[in-house]
Amino acid sequence: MDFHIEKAYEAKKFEDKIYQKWEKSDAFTPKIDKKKKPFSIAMPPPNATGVLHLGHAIMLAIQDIMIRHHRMLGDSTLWLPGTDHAAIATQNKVEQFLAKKGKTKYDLGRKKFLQEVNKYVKNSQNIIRKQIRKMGSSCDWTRERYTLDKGLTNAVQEIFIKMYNDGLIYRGDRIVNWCPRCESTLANDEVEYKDAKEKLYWIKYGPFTVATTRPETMLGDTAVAVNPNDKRYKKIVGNKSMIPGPLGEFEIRVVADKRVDPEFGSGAVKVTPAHSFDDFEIAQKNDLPVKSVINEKGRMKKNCGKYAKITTLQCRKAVVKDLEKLGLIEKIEDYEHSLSICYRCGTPIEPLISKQWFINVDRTIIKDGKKKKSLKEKSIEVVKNKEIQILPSKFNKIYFNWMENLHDWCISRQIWFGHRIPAWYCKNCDEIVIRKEKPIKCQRCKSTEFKQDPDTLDTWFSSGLWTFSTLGWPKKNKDLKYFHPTSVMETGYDILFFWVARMIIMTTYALDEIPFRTVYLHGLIRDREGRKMSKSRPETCIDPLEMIEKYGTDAVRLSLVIGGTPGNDMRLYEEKIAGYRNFVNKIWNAARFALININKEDLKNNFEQSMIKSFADKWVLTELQKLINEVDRDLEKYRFSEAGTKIYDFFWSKYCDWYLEISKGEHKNPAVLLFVLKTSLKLLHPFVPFITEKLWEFLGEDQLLINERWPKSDKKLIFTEEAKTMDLIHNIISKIRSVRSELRVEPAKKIHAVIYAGKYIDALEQKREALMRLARLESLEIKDKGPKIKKAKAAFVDKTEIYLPLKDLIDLNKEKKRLEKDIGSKEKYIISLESKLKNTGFIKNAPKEVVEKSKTKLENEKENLKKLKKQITELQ
RNA sequence: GGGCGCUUAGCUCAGUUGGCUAGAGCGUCUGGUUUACACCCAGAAGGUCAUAGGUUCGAAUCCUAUAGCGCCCACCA
Repeated sequence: MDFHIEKAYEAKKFEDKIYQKWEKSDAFTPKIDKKKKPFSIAMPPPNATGVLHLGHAIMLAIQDIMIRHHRMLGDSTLWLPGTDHAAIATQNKVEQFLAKKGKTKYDLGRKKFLQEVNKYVKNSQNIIRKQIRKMGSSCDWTRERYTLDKGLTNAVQEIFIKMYNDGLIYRGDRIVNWCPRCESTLANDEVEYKDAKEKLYWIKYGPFTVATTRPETMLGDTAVAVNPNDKRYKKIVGNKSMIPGPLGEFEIRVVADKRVDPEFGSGAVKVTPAHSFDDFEIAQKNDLPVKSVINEKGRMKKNCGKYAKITTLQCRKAVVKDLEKLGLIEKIEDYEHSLSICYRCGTPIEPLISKQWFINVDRTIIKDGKKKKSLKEKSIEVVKNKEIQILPSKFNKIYFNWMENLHDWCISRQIWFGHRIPAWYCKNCDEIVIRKEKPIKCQRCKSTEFKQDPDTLDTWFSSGLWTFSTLGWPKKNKDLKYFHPTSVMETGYDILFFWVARMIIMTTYALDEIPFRTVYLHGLIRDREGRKMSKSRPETCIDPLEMIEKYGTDAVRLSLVIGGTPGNDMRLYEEKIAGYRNFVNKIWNAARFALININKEDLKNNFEQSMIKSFADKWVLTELQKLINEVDRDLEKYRFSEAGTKIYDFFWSKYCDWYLEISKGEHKNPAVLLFVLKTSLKLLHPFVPFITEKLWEFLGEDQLLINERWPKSDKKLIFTEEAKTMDLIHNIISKIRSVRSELRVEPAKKIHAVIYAGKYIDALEQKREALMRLARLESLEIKDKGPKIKKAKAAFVDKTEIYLPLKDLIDLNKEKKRLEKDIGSKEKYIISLESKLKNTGFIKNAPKEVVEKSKTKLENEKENLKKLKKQITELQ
């Protein structure tokens, strides 16, 4: 055909234009159609900060594969995109910007500060939208949502009120993880740990010696705890005792708690209820007074006398100094332990008592049949009874373990950016009113003055509603009814608890429905050495956008999908991406070849059974049907890497290396060439959407590939016998090539060959041209059988014998060694096969096909061994 | 401390229900201007499937133990 396409595929030239075409065509926007099956994914919303990284790239690649596949299957397919306001992360970013200008959020005030944040968010949302498009993501932009938009905010308030009314949300004084830098609470799982070298101070503590890493908390001590079985202290448990301290004597009580290890130090622990989780629990159990000495900024409170207002660290030094003066320090040791830090800013956590909002996960309230269940129980149940399937399944246990140990969830955050808590306090009588808008009149005191709770909600509270709030809830609209529960939740295993678990909790409660049927967890992308990519080592970081620029999106997508298995981390490096760029280029060139070899009429013709001609045609069609079957199975079971590898292998090693090569000779068949190419493009499309769409256009199609139907494996296109014959021909060609190479025959030199083909004589005759061309033969004799040919190199493929009269070229010694090696390994193999077949257990228990296969294999090998042995005698 | 996982070619990794002489890509080596593609083609070398036992007719695959590596959770005052 007459046309011009560049030799090398240049992704950059086409990708953006192709994406625009898709978007304009409405291909991304599904129609609600009751005759169709719905398939939906709620895209994990990227934070409204920063830029696209590899974590986003892998999730977009995997999800887009599922989405495109299902769209092509004819399902009504929705992929709903959006962004997350990511409260603390975003607020921190903006605070950093302000800090550069020497300002703090307090300089601006709440209202202005939030305006700044929103400006920043708008900007980065635009960047993210562009980048999601860059990845080729076929998501429905008409349904895009934002966790802080009107509808979602309404959903958040609605749920809060419902939970409050059900007694699942309460407000109380609890010990919380407090970040003094963010000046906010953190949920338990927002706390990270790092190893730190600190000091352990041994303090003379009245009748005890106690060890602590935090002497400054001594100012808030109200008890000493000992192990209940510790004989030394049994008598004094319950007593009060006066302890000398830097601010004079103070009173403590002696309590017993089994958590205390009698072996450690003197077996006594000082108890600071207001600033330690364990101590708080001990205090609650024993009804101890709680003395708070550290404030929200990480500084000592007024009640600390001369230490007031200084930071905890300053206070630690001062207290130690004073204790030393008093002779109360017994010793100071180096001590390594894990320090809890804020997951956002790395500041050490300060546990303290604070009035916060909590979700009660243990209260049994959800009616499930006759029984009442807690949020926790319900969330465990839906996974236990397989309503929700988690992949890979090893995460089931991890999920259960986490859920079972879940404590009440602190949902209030003392930051400005986020959903305001819909709680109002009467300025006059402190009455609490829970409602969306400001109340008009206090029911109790008739006051009209209210102030709203200043706090905002944990960002995961709103993302926990993501699958249904984005579909319009609390309105019961068509989208929600049709697309919920969503089909798959695909995300990284690192946010299984943060997010996935919370969606299960919130959705089963709000809708009495699961949020998704399958959870697919991908691994993290690591650098070449298997380390986490981190900004502190920029040389190991791969920027997906830079890679897209260099190698194209299709290559980047393949490199993220192939070679990875669910739940396992994957290493990524540039050469890998370059390798897949090569494959993308191969697709391009295969299409070029096809286009050169077919004419316009061929393009118009539909493929029909009558167009199938040669063995090669039947072989490639058979292989294609096998491929479709396997890919279907793999995709159904979420084995994306396997599916991708198989298509890659078919296309390169079978279609290009064999079928295209054969097509260069007299067996050219444009109909099959084109049909297989088109079907391959369809199979490839979910993986490499851009190049396949572009080539689809070149092939004269006026409809977009994205909307084509997924290929179905067709029994009429499977020719088992002919395919086997073709495999034999391939093997013969490979054998001759291999012999040539071993014997150092120059590639350009054409040689003679004789083949005794037995029953395959006709088949080989039909493929004579291909055989001669691909094996580079000058002449070829094909007979059913004949005498051994002397002075020739012999080779055997199945039951055919190949003779290459090359006597002059053969180095007799080398050839002898080769033959001996060959004979050796054959003999070993034959022995292993024989002993297997003599084994009655094997004959009895193994499936018939396995036994049969072994038998024929043995027969063939025995025969070939005989031939090899003859060869070696003839050499001498 | 509790839980989970990994160990397969020089490197990165597949290996589905236990069943062909364990595969791929990269790298290495030997050659190559063939009707698309050097981002290519042909060929080759390279493995004690971490180790030791066990179950089985048969184990990379299942079980037990050991070693090394990694992750998660809880937390030690």
